[in-house]
Amino acid sequence: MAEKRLLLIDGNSVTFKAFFALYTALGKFTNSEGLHTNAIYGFNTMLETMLDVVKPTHALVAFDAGKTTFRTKMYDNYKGGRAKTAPELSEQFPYVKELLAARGIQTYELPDFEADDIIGTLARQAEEDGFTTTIVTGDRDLTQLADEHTTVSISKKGVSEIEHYTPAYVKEKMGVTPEQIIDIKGLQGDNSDNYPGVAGVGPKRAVDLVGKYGSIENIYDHIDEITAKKLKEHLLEDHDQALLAKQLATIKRDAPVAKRVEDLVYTGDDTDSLVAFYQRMNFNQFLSKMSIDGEAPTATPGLEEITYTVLTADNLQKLPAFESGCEFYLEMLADNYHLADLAGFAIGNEDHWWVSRDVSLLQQAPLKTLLESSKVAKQVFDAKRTYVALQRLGITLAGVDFDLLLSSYLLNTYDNSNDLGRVAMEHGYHQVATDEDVYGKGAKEAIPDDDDVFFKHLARKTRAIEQLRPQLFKGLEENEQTKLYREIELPMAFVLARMEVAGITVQASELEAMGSKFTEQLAEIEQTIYNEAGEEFNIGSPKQLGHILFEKMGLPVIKKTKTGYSTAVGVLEKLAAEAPIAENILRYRKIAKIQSTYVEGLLKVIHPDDHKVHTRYLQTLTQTGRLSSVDPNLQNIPVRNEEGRAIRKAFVPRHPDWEIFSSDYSQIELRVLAHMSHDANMQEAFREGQDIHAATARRIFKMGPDEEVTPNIRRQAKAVNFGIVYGISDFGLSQNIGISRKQAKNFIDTYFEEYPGVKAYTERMVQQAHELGYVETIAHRRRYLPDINSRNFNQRSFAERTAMNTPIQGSAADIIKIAMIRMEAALKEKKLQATMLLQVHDELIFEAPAEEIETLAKLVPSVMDSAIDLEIPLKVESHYGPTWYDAK
DNA sequence: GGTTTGCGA
DNA sequence: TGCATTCGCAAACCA
Repeated sequence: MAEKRLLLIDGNSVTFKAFFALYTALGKFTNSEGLHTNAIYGFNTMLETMLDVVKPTHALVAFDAGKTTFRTKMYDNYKGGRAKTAPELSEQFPYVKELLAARGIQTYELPDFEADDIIGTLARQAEEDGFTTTIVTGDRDLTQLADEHTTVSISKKGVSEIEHYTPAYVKEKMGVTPEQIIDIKGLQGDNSDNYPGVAGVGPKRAVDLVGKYGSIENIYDHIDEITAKKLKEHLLEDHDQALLAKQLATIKRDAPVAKRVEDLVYTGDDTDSLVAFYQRMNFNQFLSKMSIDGEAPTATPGLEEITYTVLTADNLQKLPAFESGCEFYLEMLADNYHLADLAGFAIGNEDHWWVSRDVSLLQQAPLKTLLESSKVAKQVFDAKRTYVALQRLGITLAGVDFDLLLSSYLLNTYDNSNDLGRVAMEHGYHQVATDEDVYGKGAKEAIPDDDDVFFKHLARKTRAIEQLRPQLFKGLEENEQTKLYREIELPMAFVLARMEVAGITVQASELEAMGSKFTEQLAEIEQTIYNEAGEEFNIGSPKQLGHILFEKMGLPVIKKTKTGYSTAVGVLEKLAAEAPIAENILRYRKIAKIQSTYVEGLLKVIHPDDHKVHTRYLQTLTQTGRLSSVDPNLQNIPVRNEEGRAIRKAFVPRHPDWEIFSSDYSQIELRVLAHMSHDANMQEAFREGQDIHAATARRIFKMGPDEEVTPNIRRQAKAVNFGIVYGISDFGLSQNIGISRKQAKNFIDTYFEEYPGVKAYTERMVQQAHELGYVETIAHRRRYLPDINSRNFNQRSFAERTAMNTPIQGSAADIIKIAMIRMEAALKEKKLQATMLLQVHDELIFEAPAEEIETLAKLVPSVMDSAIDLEIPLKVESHYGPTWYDAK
């Protein structure tokens, strides 16, 4: 007869463990319905492992039936004083049971008994019936059930780590046999189940006593042999308690369980239900695992069929006119759409899809006409990416109405994956695979050679765009974000696209000259450092540097990192006073940074044909609504120190006699704060055109009208202003400006007294985040803050700071976006040659013929400061010169 | 791939 | 008690 293997799982205990093991990731584990899924996910991870290891023929998951059991009848306070189960956890239990049903595993609960007792009873039956049994739980107490044919597997801190208790292992680990565990608990009691044992007996003494006498009963039979006076007293005193505790700890082996082991046959996964369940939970990992394990013909299981027509030069003319609009998707593997190979495309609507690998078809009628027509509404995924890529084919995309990526991001900034399949899933749509599933990842990533696989994927993507459009538009409407989408973000995509395509000219020769100078300097400093250290080492390695400074040279350790000594700027500056090597390392670092990141980094990305760099602005990435810039990042070109700033000399206009023109908002975030908070005092300072940091200094330092605001005082006030915007703590502020924590607290308190509207604003935002779960900018950009109710202090505090900061930073982002859209229109309307090239958060950079500078100097600030009507004026400053360096 | 460092608003 | 100012990108090192 084949071996019979039984898997018994303590459902409550394992779900609990899984929940807390993945607690820090709670925010990441929510499905599109808002359900938390971390415990379900963790449970399934454990289950996969156990199914793999045990290969059960029979299985059951036992749950607790309710709070009251025969144990609470024996002892009122059993499991008393436990904190209420978090709602994020309780909501998951029904789904764990649903999961188990789909996996072909029975569940069972029994009124008045705990899951333990069900397991104990069935394990005994199984023993009699000749099963090999594996029990899975997070609770060590169950190790009392370990015997020759029964192993107890305890999931440790994570759910993936599992410890297997055989009787021998119990003995080794706990010092007693499995049967004696109840005696240990009788003596020791159980804090978490809230019952006492014998006073003064902890784990060590309990093991000693049980080891010597075998059981509680035998201890009392030989009580006179116990010489330790106090111990004997306690034992006698708590005799009843010890017996009760032992009883409580004893798992029932004869509970009235209505199941027979033979009936617990493990039937295996019900593929359809399991696929549907995984889809609903957004468990993509498990889904793709199924497709590998199973024999499903498509890459992802559960996909509906789709048909398509391959477009060729011959049937091109038969394409419909798509008067009511169409979906369009252009495929590229690489991120960088300025350079990526165009792999193919799909177009169509209403379940008629045309596909091809040959993108040159797009350059012919009727496709080109269609794409360029503003009359034909196009629905896409990532309008900017599509626009730039088409531009490379000489096609200027127009008429985009729906952008799945962009609208998804506006609805929830977390739903911003560049993978269409992933985004679709976030919205509960599962009829399209992810790119990773179809194209693979890492070195194996490739467009499939198999036409059918590739074309079906393209068609499904295009269909997903069509299917999701009504739902996302409805969402935008409900969130009052239609205007944000139509008037800001969608037009912004095309403005950015044109800026990216325009690019900015960078003079390689200038960078190369700087580079050779830096190389020389670095070699020189390097030698000095080696001399000071007495040996050669890698200065760029924090590990080696730490060894030299703090071990070899014995300098004082100021700060530590997770992995060793910190050698950050602040630390080295403190060391500089006593060790000249620190000064040299600082200088080395500064130059090495400029050299590697900016000189060499920029040289790598200058386009050989047009001598320009073409960044990509990520429009759907940040949580606040700001843009970010990559490949290269043009939003962090040095400016604060002179050596770094020199990099900007390489950024020049595309024609020799043109200029670089730049305008930036002055104090935009504080102005937004003054507006949103309606704070009278802060508004007054801005209306009167005061220096806001000086004005703040006067207030928080209670200075008289004639007292002079020194640079140092102003610097401190400036730090407080920034701190307020970022939601600072007294500790943070004290660190930042080198004052005591008490002083810092004083500053903040005074600040809030002087600007009471600001105080009320911060409280209002935190309050709103608690009530609604999100905060908003002026243009209704929304950021959800799931951690705002976290019991974890850090997470909650972070969410609270974010609640204050996001509306400010995000509204500033709204404003400059509006300005950019109007700016492009104004340049066109005035028929200027000037071109908008860059955005650096509060600054716009243009190139223009010298003769247009005068016009720009009026036009740009006027467009920027009128972008929005605030309770206080916006202020814009402009500069220009032959290079970006000179536009200051 | 994670950590440390440093550049910007 | 803890922890300790927001949003980003890129390079080098190291496992």
